[in-house]
Amino acid sequence: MEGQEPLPPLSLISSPLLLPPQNPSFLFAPSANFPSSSSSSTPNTNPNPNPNPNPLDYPEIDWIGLLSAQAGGRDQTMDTSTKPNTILQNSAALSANSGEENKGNNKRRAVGKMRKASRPRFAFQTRSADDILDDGYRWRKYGQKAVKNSSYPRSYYRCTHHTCNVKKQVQRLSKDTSIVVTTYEGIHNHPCEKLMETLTPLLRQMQFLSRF
DNA sequence: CGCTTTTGACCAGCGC
DNA sequence: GCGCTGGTCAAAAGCG
Repeated sequence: MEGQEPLPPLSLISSPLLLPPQNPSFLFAPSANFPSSSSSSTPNTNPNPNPNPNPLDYPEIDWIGLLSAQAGGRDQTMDTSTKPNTILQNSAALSANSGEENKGNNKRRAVGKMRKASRPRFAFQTRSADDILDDGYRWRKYGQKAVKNSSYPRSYYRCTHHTCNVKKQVQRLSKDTSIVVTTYEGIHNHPCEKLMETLTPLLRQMQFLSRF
């Protein structure tokens, strides 16, 4: 049936709320390019041919799922490559504007099993030559799938922390291969190792100085 | 040797 | 019920 329920529109949320809680490394995100694991050796010199990409141009991405405003619109999409802290489009608008190409694709997924997960999801568009973005956490790849309407596969990762069940999906857009969409699902229940490594000596120093 | 990646198989949800 | 699709599993291979 075509009757995809229009989801309540996302309200504009101030940028701090867009940052996943307990994920301080995301503080790095709203700049030109997300720090990449190997970007130091391969600097990203990509121009910006499409400064404001339209999600409708990328039917292979599960925008509906990402943007579903279930439980007060906790799922957000952020374009870290161009307009940090900017919500690209809400799902209601997507369902109204869906073209022939992605109609059949999204309608199934809109009510599919992916929706049953009520965990918060955050999607980031990143203009990067590298698929894997160094967000400070350790991830183990557990799957890769070819995605319809996309010439690039989607990779599935899980946080390696034994008590943490956070997942992320990484996919490169077929229409703009310089853009990588990273979708985080869930919230880390442990501190970011890399961040703690960086902050611990700093905190010690601050504690020491605060005694005077 | 332990951890990660790869990749085919399997499963569940959906439309027809 | 069947086929399509996305998500996950798990064995094997790869790597440091």
